[in-house]
Amino acid sequence: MLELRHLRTLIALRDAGSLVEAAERVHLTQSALSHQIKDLEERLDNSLFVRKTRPVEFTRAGQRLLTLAEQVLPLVRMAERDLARLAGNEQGRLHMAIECHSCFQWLMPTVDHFRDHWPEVEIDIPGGHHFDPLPALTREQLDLVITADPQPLAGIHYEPLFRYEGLLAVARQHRLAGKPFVTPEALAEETLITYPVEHSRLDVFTQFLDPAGVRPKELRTAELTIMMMQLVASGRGVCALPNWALTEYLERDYVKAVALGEKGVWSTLFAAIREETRQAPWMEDFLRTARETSFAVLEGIKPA
Amino acid sequence: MLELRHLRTLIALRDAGSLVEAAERVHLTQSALSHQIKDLEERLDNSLFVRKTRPVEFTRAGQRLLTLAEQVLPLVRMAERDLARLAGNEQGRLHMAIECHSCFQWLMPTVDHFRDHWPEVEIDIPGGHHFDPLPALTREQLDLVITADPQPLAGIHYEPLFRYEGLLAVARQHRLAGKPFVTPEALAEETLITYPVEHSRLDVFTQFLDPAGVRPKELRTAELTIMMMQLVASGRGVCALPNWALTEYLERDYVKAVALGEKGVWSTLFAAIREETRQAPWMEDFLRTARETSFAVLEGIKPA
DNA sequence: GTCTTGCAATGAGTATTTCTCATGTTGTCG
DNA sequence: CGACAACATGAGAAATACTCATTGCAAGAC
Repeated sequence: MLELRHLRTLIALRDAGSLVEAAERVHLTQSALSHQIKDLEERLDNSLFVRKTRPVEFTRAGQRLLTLAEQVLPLVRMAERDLARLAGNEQGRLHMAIECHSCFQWLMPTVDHFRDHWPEVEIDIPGGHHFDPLPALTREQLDLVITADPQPLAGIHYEPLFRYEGLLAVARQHRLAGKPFVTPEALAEETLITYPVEHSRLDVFTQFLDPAGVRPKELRTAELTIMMMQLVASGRGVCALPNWALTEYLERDYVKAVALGEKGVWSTLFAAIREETRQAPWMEDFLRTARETSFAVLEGIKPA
Repeated sequence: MLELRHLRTLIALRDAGSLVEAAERVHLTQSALSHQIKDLEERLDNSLFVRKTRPVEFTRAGQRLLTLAEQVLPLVRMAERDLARLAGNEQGRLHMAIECHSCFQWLMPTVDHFRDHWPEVEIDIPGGHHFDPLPALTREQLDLVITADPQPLAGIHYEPLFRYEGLLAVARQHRLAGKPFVTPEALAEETLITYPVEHSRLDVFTQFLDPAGVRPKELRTAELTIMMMQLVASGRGVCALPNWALTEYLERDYVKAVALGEKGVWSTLFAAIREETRQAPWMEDFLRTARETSFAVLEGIKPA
């Protein structure tokens, strides 16, 4: 018998494009999904998708179920929210810290959406932490931390949000523009523009320059992405940013982007939360919304 | 996590009015439903219905879930039909026989509804069987038999449809009209009108007169309910019919109805089908539709 | 070609869930 | 008060859903 579980799986599969990643999203193994879908296919006497393609391609039957899922799951979520409200479970706090500076871009729509649905949950993004946010999570001073650097901590769960690539933004006429990638050494000749935060929190140092023992010729900081872009475009330096933070500037041909190293510098962004808050309906909702809006932002960019 | 199973249970519970009967409808035990709902209530931190009332009364949370179920389940059923069609599973045959003569009244709307949704299934109600229909079911000459008298037969499944009461219809000015019930002996003075079928297929004989060793003064037959009603109304005799076959005449005050004996004569109507056809999507759909339309016909009558 | 890599399938075993059975409790009606 | 009907509950059985470990398979690299 068809169950909501199956619909959730199919949606995850469509969004993810592969069983492996879909499994991650629904917190199961690839094997579990393989079995689950196989069972379903046998019961329905219909294959649901073609596995050989990337991303997977759905058959007519698969598409029909996806349509159903799109109709049904939002209704179910609405009902669950209403029930949580009825149960008086809506009180909650959501104080968050963001290690990745440019995350505000997709975080804001998420927070807006969230505020509409969970008016009773108190949302706060306290500015300018100078302390390490992860311990503050354990101490219950914070409830959610967006980080690319998960450290194993008792009682803390890291929920992967999405993968992204760090890119080097350079002026259009820059000598590196058009190259397939840059070497760390090439950056020794450049002025590097960063957010005004510790270097240990910047991938370009931890994953790219430091391992090669290279320092840029010069360093300067800027508070906002748009300011960085102006400096870069006018040839006053280069800067490393996540791919999704750059798209709008690349589309307008304002700057050019080059990969960092042959394989690129990839990171996964995580939401760190306390185990206890993981089950809370509003937290689940927040994480799902975060993932969804981040995909919307990433649209057109190969996510991983 | 909420699943369709829960929604199906709640709908069954609302339609049935009690856990015991709801359990029957979803083919589970009362215990299973009790556990299932209890788990759900705990997870949602909400009670869903008040058990002490008859029929059960739903709380706000329960009502919210019922609303969800009403939105979602029809969509799911439509999708399942589409999938069955895609799988090419739609071929099927549905030849039926009806032991209970007056069942045509609710069977016809069911068949109409069904024909719309399963155009590929061949429906037939062959007339005038003189043979015993249940063996014909085993022999695959028939696919469904409506009967009030289930006999244990290998490979045959009896699906309960609903309970009904056999009533005695008498003229308005008849000496028995207005009595709370009649005794078998009282019928010894009457002309009894029946359908022209064997007495062994008439509840009024098998359950009422035969056990008391009583025979009516006179017997006559009529093919159609409306003809019986005319004879009864003009005082030419009395006749025993299911409560739901009488309602329209009772409402128009055409005849009066009296219970047969102190406790009344109650029967359950079953759909007899072969085990193998039980899982077929069109069969499941047919049975559900049959139950639903029979409830519509019974509306306003206490079903059991 | 073959090596490597990444995804999916499979089989066996385990864990969890979801039932049933047997029994206890509660409320209702005569 | 006793009988009955409906629901609850605990324990164990059955079904199911999952994980782990491994294999198969295809595409790209060398």
